[in-house]
Amino acid sequence: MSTPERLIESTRELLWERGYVGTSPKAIQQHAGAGQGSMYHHFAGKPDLALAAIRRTAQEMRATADGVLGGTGSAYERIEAYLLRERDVLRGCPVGRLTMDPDVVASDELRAPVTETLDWLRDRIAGIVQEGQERGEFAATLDAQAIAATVVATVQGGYVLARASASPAAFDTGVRGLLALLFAATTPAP
Amino acid sequence: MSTPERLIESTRELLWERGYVGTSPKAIQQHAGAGQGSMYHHFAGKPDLALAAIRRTAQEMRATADGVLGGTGSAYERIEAYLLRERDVLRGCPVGRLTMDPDVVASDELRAPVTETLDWLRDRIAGIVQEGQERGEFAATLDAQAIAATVVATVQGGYVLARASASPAAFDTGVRGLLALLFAATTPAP
DNA sequence: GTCTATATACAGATAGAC
DNA sequence: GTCTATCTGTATATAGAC
Repeated sequence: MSTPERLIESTRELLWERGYVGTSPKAIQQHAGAGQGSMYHHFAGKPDLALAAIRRTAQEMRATADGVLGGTGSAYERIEAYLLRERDVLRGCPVGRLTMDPDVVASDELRAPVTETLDWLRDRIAGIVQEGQERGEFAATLDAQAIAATVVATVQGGYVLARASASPAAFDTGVRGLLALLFAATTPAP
Repeated sequence: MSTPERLIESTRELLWERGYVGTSPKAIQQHAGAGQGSMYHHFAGKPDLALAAIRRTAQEMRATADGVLGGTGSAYERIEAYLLRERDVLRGCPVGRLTMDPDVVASDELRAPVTETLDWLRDRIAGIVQEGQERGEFAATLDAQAIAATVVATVQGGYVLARASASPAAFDTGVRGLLALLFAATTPAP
């Protein structure tokens, strides 16, 4: 891997683990096996490098989610597949965790990929819920956008619960509760 | 307010806003209007002060939640009251945000109040769901612990969505979706 | 209890040699 | 492109005077 590549990948790792505020240029250089001068040759500074890392992480999360949500099956099944997909639960969401980073939230540029990704995810899920409603699978009275927001929030909050208890179980339990509620909102096939 | 009090309160504010990693002793001193020597006279250092602050914040959150959850009304209504209670949504949860702080999670002492508070909250809500089931208000097939985890996760994740979009609307939308699903899981009064 | 002085290390770069 | 030197400021304290 080229040096800029290693720097971006290292930054992604460290941002995920320690956040923007907790990640120093020095730590990035050491993780990437690159020198000081090398890093500043390829990137203008910490914010520039972080932007590249955040954009890539956001892009990757989007692709992963799209892959699962675009699968086959009923609306319920596709949302279920998304909720049950394999996750590194205790590491948290590499995109969502950035919303708790004051310096990321304070910067329009750094926050933009986070905003866009979570907005996209919500809309993507809302589309599936709506599809399910058109097919008579979900009750037509539901607000697709609201259900989608609940789904995304449960995932993001599930990470919080899991990290608080230092165990992935809490994430799974929250997801199980949501799936039970969602299933109860499906209408039996005619 | 006494100097130790001002130091604790300042630390609470800064932990809420910038997290543990992003909060320096110097910033605390300035916010509290206390000198360097003064702070180190009353507290052993940053972790000691943070522990006092986190404990108090956790205690306060518990008291607030208990006040709302212990109100009158049906199980659904009490959970609804908790979900709709006034919140400083864009600031996030002062307890939950600590789970994204690497230094807090790495310390058993600092993490303990976070773990305990979220565990307590989950159990408290599970008790209410179960009560609702015993009264025939909620379907008996639901897993009370799972529903409680979903409720807490939706709130914690709602903060993430709100901060990502820099607007409290996403929090409200997620809560609305959850309430719709919960309501659909109630059985009509006989 | 509070203040000032001092100390070591790290944060986040810039400059210029190679 | 990469390296080393250098720089200013901050992080997180400790020591001792008042």
